Amino acid sequence: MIDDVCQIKSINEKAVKEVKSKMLDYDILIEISDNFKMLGDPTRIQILYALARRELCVCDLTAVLNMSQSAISHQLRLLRTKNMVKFRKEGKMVYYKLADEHVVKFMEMGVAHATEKK
Amino acid sequence: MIDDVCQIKSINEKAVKEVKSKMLDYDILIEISDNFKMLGDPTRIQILYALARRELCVCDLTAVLNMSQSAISHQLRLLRTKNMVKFRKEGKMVYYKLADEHVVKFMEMGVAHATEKK
DNA sequence: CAATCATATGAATACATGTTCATATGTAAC
DNA sequence: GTTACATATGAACATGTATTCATATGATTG
Repeated sequence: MIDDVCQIKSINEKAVKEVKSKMLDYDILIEISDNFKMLGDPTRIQILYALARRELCVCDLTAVLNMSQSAISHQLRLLRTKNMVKFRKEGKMVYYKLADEHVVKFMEMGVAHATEKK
Repeated sequence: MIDDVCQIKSINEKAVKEVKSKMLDYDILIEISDNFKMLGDPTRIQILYALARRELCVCDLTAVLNMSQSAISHQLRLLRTKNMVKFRKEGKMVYYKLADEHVVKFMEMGVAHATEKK
């Protein structure tokens, strides 16, 4: 049964049924879009891109991005909650690096696609 | 020269200089994050996921997603401006499909990563 | 233990974004 | 040409989000 959304009468019911039956589960859907959303901000891309080169502490990142410590820390927190970065403490300092190869792959793909398009 | 951002004194200048010199150009940076941002919404993911299966018209999409025609059309417009979908008109109807293999690849990767994580 | 430094975080603010509502455009049917 | 239908779009609204500011936490140094 197709819900009555607006007054459209010419729906291809067969195609819709087929496609609809294979749509993503809600949890997976949210997981996917949340992951992409995390990559959908220039500041976070820069952080991840920098960390893809080497492990860096928060203060290094502020210097690389030329942004406030607070802004960087807030973004790092988001990246942490989405398991995109790992960190270790060393005295006062906290060193961050990419969580795993997936993040690297996503970054590479994004960069490749964006640069190639030129 | 590293800009004086907050009062941090223990910056690893060498590392910062090295990483900073290899950061992304502004245009590329924005291109990358804009592309990911386009994928960072559940509605758009669903639209792209549906179109990955087969070409569909707007009315079919409203039925598949069970959302208003207006909401779908607005999202399709965004996807069009970012060259993620193509369309063709046939009478009153407008049929959409994915623009190219890149979009498919991104989707596959997102799905794979999200499902595997379980 | 007082001062300093590196980092984290809550609150406030400004801006971006997704959906709805109303309406416009364009095509087909009568 | 009038009516109905498929799609597009501007404006309004509500919600999200990125940064700043102020401040807290936690570790080191003198």
